[in-house]
Parts: sequence; C-alpha cells; structure tokens
Amino acid sequence: MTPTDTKARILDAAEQLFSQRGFAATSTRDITAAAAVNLAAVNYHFGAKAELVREVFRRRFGALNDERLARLARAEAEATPAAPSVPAIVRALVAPALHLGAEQGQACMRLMGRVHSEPAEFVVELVRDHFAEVRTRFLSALRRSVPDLSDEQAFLRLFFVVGAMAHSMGASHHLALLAAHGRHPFVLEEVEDELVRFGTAGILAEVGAAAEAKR
Amino acid sequence: MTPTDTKARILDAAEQLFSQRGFAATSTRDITAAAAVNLAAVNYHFGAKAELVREVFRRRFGALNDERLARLARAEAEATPAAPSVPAIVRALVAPALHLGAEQGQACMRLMGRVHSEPAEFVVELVRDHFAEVRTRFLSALRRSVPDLSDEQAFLRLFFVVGAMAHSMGASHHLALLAAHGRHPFVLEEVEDELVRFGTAGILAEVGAAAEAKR
DNA sequence: ATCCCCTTCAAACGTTCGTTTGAGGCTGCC
DNA sequence: GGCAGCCTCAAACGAACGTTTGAAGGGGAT
Repeated sequence: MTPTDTKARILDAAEQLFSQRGFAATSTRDITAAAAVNLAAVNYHFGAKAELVREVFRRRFGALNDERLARLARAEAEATPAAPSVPAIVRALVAPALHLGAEQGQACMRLMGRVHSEPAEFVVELVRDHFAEVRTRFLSALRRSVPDLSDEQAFLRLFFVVGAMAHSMGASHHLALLAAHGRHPFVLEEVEDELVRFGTAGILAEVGAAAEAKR
Repeated sequence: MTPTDTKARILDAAEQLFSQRGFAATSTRDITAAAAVNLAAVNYHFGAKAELVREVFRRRFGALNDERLARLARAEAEATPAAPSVPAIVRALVAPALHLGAEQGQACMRLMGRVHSEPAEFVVELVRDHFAEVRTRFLSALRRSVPDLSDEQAFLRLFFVVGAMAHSMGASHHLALLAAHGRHPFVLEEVEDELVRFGTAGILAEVGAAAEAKR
C-alpha cells in the first residue's frame, strides 16, 4: 500500500465519520478501523488528531470556497458593468456546497453543515480562516448589488442564507422527515432552486423598520 | 444542600457546558466541577449522562415550544377568521427562542442552535419528539396563510427559517465577527426584526420555477 | 549484498471517560 | 436514643481515549 493510499484512505474515512458523529465523538480507532489501516497510521501521517481534522478541512473546503469565488467572479464578469444579480450571488454561495455533497456522497454535506456550529476552539478558527475571503468577497458584491442595505443588514442577511444552507446540509436527518410527510424525497436541484428563491427574497426584503408596521 | 438544589445546579451547569462544547466533549467531571457538587451526584440523580441530557432538553425546550405554540395560537385568535400573517407566524417561531437566550444568558442559545446539527442518535430522537408538534402546527398555519405554496415548498421554507434562526443562535461566535467588522455588536431586537423580515420575504418569494427566468 | 529511508505493525503508555461502591452524615419520626 | 430514608462523599472500577514505542518489512541506490 503506497503512502498516499493510506493517507487518502484515512482522510476519506475521517471525513465520513466526522460528518456522521462529529469530531469529538469520532475516535482515531474508529477512523483507522473504517480505513482498514493500522491505528498508529493517523499519528504517523498527521501527527495528531487535530491535524487530521485540519487536513480534512483543507482538502474539502479549499476546493469548495475556490469554486464559490470562481462562480462569483464569473457572475461579476458577465454582469459588467452592473453588479451581479442577487440570485446569482446567492446561487454562487450555496450551489457549490450543495453539489459538493451530491458528488461526494452525503458525508461532507453534513460535515459542512456541522462545522458552523462546532464549538471546539480550533474548529472555530479553521472556519474563520477558510471562510474569511468568501465572506468579504460576497459581502462586497452584495453591497454593490443592493446599495440600500446597511453594512449590518447585508452581513445579517448573508448570515441567514448561510444558516439556511448549513441547516439543509447538516440536518438532513430532519429533511428526511418530509419524505414521509410529503410525497417523495427531495432532489438536490429542487432544494437548490428553492433555497436561491428563498435567500434572494429574504435579502431583498424591505429595509426599514417601517416595513413591519405596514402589514 | 437540599436535593433539588443539587439537581438544579447540575442542570444549570450541564446546560451551559453543553452549549459551549457540545454533548460529547462535556464530561460529567466538567459538569460536577462547575456545579460544585460531587462527581457521583450526576449518576445518583439522573442515572446516566444521557438521561441528564434528556432532562436538560425537557426543562428548556418544553417551555420554549409551549411559548411558541401559545404565540401562534394568540396570533391565530387575533386574526380570525383570516389566517395569521406570515410575519406573525415567523415571529412566533423565532422570538421565543431568541429571547429565551437573552434571559438565560447565552448558554441555551447556543445549545438551541446546536441541537439541530447534533448527530448523536438519541439527540436526533429528542429533537424530533420535542419539535414534532411545533412543526405540524406552524406548517398548517403557514399553509392556510399562504395557500399558493405546495406542501414541499412550505416545509422547505419553514426549514430554511429554522436554519437561519439556529445559525444565528449557534454560531454566535461568528456573529461576533461583525462586532469587529461593523460598528457595534448586535442587539437582540435588531436580529429578531431582521430575521422576521428576512424569513417573511423568503416564505413569500415567488412560487414557480419561472420566477428564476424572469431575472 | 548492504545500507538507508519510509512505512507498517502489535503492543503498550498514561490519561480521562462514565459509572459503581460502600462508608458516613443528616433529618425526621417513633 | 434509635432506626430509616435520602443524600453526599472519597475512592475505585473497567473501558476507551490519543499517543508513543521499538521492531519488522520492503524497495531503490550504492
């Protein structure tokens, strides 16, 4: 077994288990057993469990956020000189995450949904580091596209979109409820389109406090 | 120290620690140390750690969901014979949760945000059991208020609102970013109003697939 | 063939986990 | 005073945790 083989097998197994049980509840023995490698391999190849978590993040969310930024840049290029439309911005944010899950199995979808509420300190730092550029880039695009929004409103509404997305990915066990409640299980494109519609309308909601009184 | 004293101290400490670190990462020793009670008290009063988690849930989310249902019922009563307005429905869903956090300190806010993405099996069951009635009641109110929505759309959009709410509560460490980025930290009423506006607009977004093509 | 470097392996390290134990204290009732 | 019934306590239980160790394997270069 080549070394890259072992490393990749560990990363795959770790990603899957982390997404299913969380970081704290997944032991190195669980990981090495699922990957069919020796127990010591994790510490040999990654040093410590925390470094393995970091590597899982890098491998997965690096590509994810690159894709997001690329989609945003494409939307901005096509919209010259006007700012990209809000649906385009929202879709550039949520589609890569949703489709990443579809391609890689369900594992990293729940991982993605989970990391935003993971409390371990170094996980918080990881999330902040990996998503800092995405946040600033999407925020500035949104501010240009919807100048009426204040800084705080733009931030909050984008924050809400991320929450809706993360919940859709992380709480899929609750989404499965609908499969019983409704007629058929959800298909990805359906969720994506609905999320784009929802997020777009939410972002474009009336701005002032007077909006409430009007109803 | 009376028995109810010890039980209550354990529940308070457990709720706070669970919300900060998650369930798996919080040990009974952490809890009993924070509560300043003997290590064996958890097992004496609750049997096992899992039962303690259940009790934390019951104490907190029982009251929370009662409050939600009461607000919804009030909104329905005031709106007779018409269905309650969408903002009223959204506010009845999110306001009790947000204010519960404000009253009890930040602890249970993050707990609330966290439970929806907690993977442990018995936690999933707990969430499902506690929120089943809330889900069906709010869904039926929403369906009456916005008849244009299909079953799937109503479910999904309510799901998104819950996600935005949970994210706002659970990922407060990311919200704190804005305190540095923006001008001042967020106040609760500001987040609540903005969330109601956002969720209302999202729920009332155009229904069909044609909505996308129009932009 | 010999050496070296990288990788794998079984075994063990000390620590921390959830839980159990048995002795002891406190309160109220006889 | 004495006897129960709860409750608390220090101590210990076995299991599982992340990590380390030292020996063994297995090519490629010399």
